[in-house]
Amino acid sequence: MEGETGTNNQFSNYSFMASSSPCNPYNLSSQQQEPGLDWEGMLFSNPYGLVDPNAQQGQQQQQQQQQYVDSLDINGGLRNDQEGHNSGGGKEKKSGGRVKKASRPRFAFQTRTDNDILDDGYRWRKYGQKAVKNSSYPRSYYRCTHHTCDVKKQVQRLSKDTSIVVTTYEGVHNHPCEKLMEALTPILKQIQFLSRF
DNA sequence: CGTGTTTGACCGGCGC
DNA sequence: GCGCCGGTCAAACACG
Repeated sequence: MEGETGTNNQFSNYSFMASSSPCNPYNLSSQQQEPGLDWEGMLFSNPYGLVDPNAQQGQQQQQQQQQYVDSLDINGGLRNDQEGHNSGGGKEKKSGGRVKKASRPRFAFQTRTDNDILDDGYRWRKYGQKAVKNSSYPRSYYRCTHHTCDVKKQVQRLSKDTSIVVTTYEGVHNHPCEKLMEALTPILKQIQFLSRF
């Protein structure tokens, strides 16, 4: 919580980057996002432009976004401990042996939007909501509903600028985007058909 | 009835 | 050791 001014500075930086990134699937500088799919974003193997810290190829903006996630608290909340935070409460799941995960890629971005829920093509199930300190808005916790997928995301509206929603993704989907596949299937079939000649 | 949300309780990490 | 706080669980609930 110390150094709030620093936080503010970086936040404003980030805001600029997020809204100007050409590859950010959520490049939503204005209210209306495409209700349907974001093709440009989803056609990447990494639908969110998640930044692998080890990857060199990432664009500058993405790297900076990742830095932001690593180094900042979002309203005093999001910490990036080196274990990637496996902790978190929850009853006896510890004994069940929830394996410590290596640090997972995290990616946060801001969108200027009225609705908190972004249609990113994946299905999410909300599993928690908490009021966080220094913020008048609660933080919502979502998990990908796909059985084998353990991707999570946090959504929180900024108290300083209520038109901005901060979304933090943790992990990478290990399955194709359902909506994308749904949309692509007829096209792929046609391609297969045509390629026989 | 299946799926997703709400919400209070619980847990672990961290600072003091 | 204690209290605060963020993250998660899971029962109850809502909705199609």
